[in-house]
Amino acid sequence: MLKTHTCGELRPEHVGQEVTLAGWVNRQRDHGGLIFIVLRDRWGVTQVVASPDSAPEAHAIASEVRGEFVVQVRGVVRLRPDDQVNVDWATGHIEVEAREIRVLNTSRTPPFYIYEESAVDEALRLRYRYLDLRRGRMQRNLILRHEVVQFIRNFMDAHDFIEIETPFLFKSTPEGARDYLVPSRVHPGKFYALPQSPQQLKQLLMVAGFERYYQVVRCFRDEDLRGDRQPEFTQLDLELAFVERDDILDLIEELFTQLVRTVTPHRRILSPFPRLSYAEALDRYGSDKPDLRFGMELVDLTPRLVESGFRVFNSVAGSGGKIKGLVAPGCADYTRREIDELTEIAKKHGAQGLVTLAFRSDGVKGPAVKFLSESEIATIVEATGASEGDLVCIVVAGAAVAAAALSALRLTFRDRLELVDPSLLAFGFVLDFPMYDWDEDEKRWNAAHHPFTMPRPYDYASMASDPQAVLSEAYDLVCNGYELASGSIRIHDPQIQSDVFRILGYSEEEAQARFGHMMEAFSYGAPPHGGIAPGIDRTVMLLAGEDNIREVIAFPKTTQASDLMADAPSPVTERQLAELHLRIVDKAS
RNA sequence: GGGGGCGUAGUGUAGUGGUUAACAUGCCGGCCUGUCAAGCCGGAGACCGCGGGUUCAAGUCCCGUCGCUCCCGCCA
Repeated sequence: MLKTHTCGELRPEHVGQEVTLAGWVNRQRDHGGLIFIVLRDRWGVTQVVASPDSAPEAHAIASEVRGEFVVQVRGVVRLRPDDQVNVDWATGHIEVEAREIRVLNTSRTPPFYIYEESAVDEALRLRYRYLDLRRGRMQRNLILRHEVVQFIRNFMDAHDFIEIETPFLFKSTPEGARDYLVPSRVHPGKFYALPQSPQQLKQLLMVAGFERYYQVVRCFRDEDLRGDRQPEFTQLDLELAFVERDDILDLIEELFTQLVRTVTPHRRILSPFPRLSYAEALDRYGSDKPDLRFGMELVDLTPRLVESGFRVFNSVAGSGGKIKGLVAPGCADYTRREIDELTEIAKKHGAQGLVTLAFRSDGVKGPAVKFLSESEIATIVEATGASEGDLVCIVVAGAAVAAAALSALRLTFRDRLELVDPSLLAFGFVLDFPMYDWDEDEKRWNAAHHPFTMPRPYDYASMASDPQAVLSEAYDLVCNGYELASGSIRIHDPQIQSDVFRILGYSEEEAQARFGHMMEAFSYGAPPHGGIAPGIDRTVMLLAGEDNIREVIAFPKTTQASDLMADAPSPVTERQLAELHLRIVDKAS
C-alpha cells in the first residue's frame, strides 16, 4: 500500500506516529516559509505542513505542487496549536508534518473547481465526469447509493429472498415503453430487446418455484428523458409466490422504513405510510403520485356551483365535468402578472382558464366576482375554508384536466410558498388503479399497469362489458410527488389471462406469438404471485435530497440520451453493419 | 413530436444598438514562516456557441442551427 492511513482518520490519538498518506491536492498555500497542503482522498481531508527548516527537500517539492496533483506524504502526526483547530474537519485537530513528499502524478489545471461546491455547467460536468465525480457532492451521493443497495441486499437476504440474474438479451414486446433493440449477427433480420424490466422472467421464476426472488437490476426504456428518467436505470425487482397485496405493501413499508432509519436517520417519515385509492388520490390531490408532504387538498365544488348563473360554472352541467379548486394561503395580493402565470400553468394542462378569487381586506376580488352571488361566494368560503388573505383558484373542466391543472398549481404553490419540510420523506401507497386505459389514438383499451396484472376479483363479470370500471390489483409506492415503485398481483389463471388479452384486442394468434411462452408456463401449475419494483435511482435521489437522478448515477446520459464524455452513441464501421445485416437509411428518404 | 429557459476569458457572472467587452475567482510570476476561500503586488487570458440577416454600427435586434436544461406528449 502506498498509504498507511486515509485522509479522514487521523485524530489526536495518533499524535507522534509516523504515517504515510496519499491522495489529491485540494489546495496548496505557500507562505514563503511554511507551505500548507490540503490532501484529499475518498475518506476526507488532512492538512500537511512542509517547513523549510525541518525538511528542506519536502518543502521544495511542496512549492511545486498544484491542485489535483497526486502526492504521497510521509510525515509525523502532531497536534495543531489550540487556536488553529479547524472545527469543520474531522481531522481538524491534527496535521501531518511532512518529512518526505513524492509527486506520484501531476495534473493539468482542471476545467472547474474540484474542492468547492460551486455551480458548473451541466454539459461541462458530464464531459469531464471523472473530475465531477471527485467533487464532494458526487462522492457523498455515490457512497450513499452504495449504502442503500447494501442495506437492500441485507434486508432481502434476511427476509429469505434469493437474488437471481436474468438475461439482458431478451425478446421484444411492442407493448409499453419503446425497446432498445440489439441486432442478431447469427439470425439475420432478427433482434433481441434489452428488458424494460425483468417482468416476464420474474414471473417465470415464480412458476419455477423460487417463491421469493429479488434482483438489483438495470432496466432499459427508449423514451424521452426527464429529471427523474434515464434510458437505463436500476430497479430493486422482487416477486413472491403465495402472497396477497397487503403482504407486499407491508414488506415494502418495512423495507423503506428501516432503510431511512439506517441510512439517513436524520430524515423524517410518515408512519404508517398512508394508503389511498387511485380515485382518492386523484380526487384529493389531482395526481396518482401525490406529494403528501403538505395539504392544500383540492375541493370539489361541482354540486354546490353547477347551477350557478355564472356561465363558466354551469357549463359543466350534465357533462360530467368538474368545478374544483384549491386555496393558496396568503396569496390574495398576487399581481395581475402572477395570476397570469398561474393561468398559463392551468392552460398548459388543458384548462380553458382559471377562476381566481382574492379574499382581501376590502372584499373579494377577481374577474368572476361580478358574476357570482353573495351566497355563492359564501358557499365557496365555506367549502374551501378560505379566509382573508387567501387566493382561491378554481378550474372548470373535465375530471382529468381539472385534476392535472390543479395538481400542477398545487406543486407550483408548494415551491413558491416553500410549503414542505425538506427533511420529510412522505411515503404513501396508491391502490386500486384502473385495469385499463382507453387509447384514443389506437381506439383500443391498454393495460394501465401491464397485461399480467390481476383484475379485482369481484369485477370479472363486468370486465368485458365495461372495461373502464374494472379495477386491478396494482399498487404504487409514492414519495414526495415521485412514483417510487410500481407493482401488482399477477394473473396465474390462463383463462383470466386470455380474457384480458381479448379485451386488449389481441387475437388468439397475436397473444400466442407474443406471450405464448408465458401462457404455456402458466399451464404448468403457476402459483398465485405478485411483486413490485422500487426504483433505486429515485430512492437515492430522494434520500440524498437531490432533484435529479443524474446526481446519483456515476455516468448518466443527457436529456438527448447521449454520453458527452465518451461521445455515445457514435457511428460504427461498414464492416460491423454488414455483420449485423444492417444498412443505414438516409432519414430524408 | 411540441413549448419555455440558458449559451460572453479556465470557471461563475455583468454588460441602454455606439470608444479598447467588465467583475470575481482560477491560472502564471514576484513577495511573504501558522494558513485553512491565506494575504499583498504584477501579468496573461474572450474573435461573446455556430451560420445568416437588419443597421452607418450587433455580445445586444431578427431568422436558422447546434449543445445543455425544464415542461407537455411519451414512459405496459
